[in-house]
Amino acid sequence: MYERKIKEDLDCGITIAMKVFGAKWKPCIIDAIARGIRRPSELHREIATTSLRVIEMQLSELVTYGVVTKKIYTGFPLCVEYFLTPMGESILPILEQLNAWGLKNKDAVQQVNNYQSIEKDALSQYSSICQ
Amino acid sequence: MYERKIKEDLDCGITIAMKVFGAKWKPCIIDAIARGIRRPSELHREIATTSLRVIEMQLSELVTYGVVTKKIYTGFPLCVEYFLTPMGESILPILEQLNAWGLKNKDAVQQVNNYQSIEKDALSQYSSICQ
DNA sequence: TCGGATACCGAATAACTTTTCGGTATGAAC
DNA sequence: GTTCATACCGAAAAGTTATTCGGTATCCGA
Repeated sequence: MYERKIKEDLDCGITIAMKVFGAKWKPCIIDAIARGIRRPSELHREIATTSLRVIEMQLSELVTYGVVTKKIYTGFPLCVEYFLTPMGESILPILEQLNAWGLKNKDAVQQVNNYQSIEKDALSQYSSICQ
Repeated sequence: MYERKIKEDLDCGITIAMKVFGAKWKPCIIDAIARGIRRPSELHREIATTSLRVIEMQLSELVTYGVVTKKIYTGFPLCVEYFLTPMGESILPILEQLNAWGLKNKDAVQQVNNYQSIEKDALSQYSSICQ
């Protein structure tokens, strides 16, 4: 297993939250499971922009943190389902709030991204000089 | 300037939010500014676990996104102050919610971290097998 | 027996972020 | 003129995370 070189501050709530659901695809996966998409292959079809491997890795991390539970059906077809735990459910309103904030500020952020590729000095408007 | 190889989905609110304030020290910095700590050197004293360079870089990013404004005093001593914009203020309740979630689930997460360094199979309790 | 759908995993690589290091500049005070 | 505290920046190194690649295994049905 990979061993961190830089210590994390696991007393800071934000650090803990980011560790549990702050990775690139975890919010998508949590949201999809909440919408009833439960199997890895289904999740992969839903989130086609990343690989199945990535989804599986994130799922297994979410399981270890207790955000989702895994249900294995031994019959045919080979089938596994993931469900949100209460802890997982409690993340949903936070994701919704993050999403709402992002959409509200979407224009400003996209504009900055454009400025950056055109001319950096256009940003100087953001600072003021006082005597 | 660094140019991304992997495209970002700037239509997803969560991605946007994470881009703006999802970096390692940005929540600390935003929170500190909200508490009235405004100058880079003060912020560095407050957040002593990282370097001044890091704080300056994050601050300049926050300025470009419009989260904080920069006020330059040309007199002596050389002095600069950062303030939250309304957009910056609107991040505070989200940070508070993230922090609260993390603290509420702190024990569970810390326990997982301990399990991981002792025995990985202790985690198998999280999945169930069904017929 | 082989192919197809499912699920999973190790390891290497690529991409990205954070940190460190060494430098510039200002104005006051000694 | 040297030193000090402030603020800032470029570039390399170190660290972390995401992605790709190639493999295993199961069970069914053709």
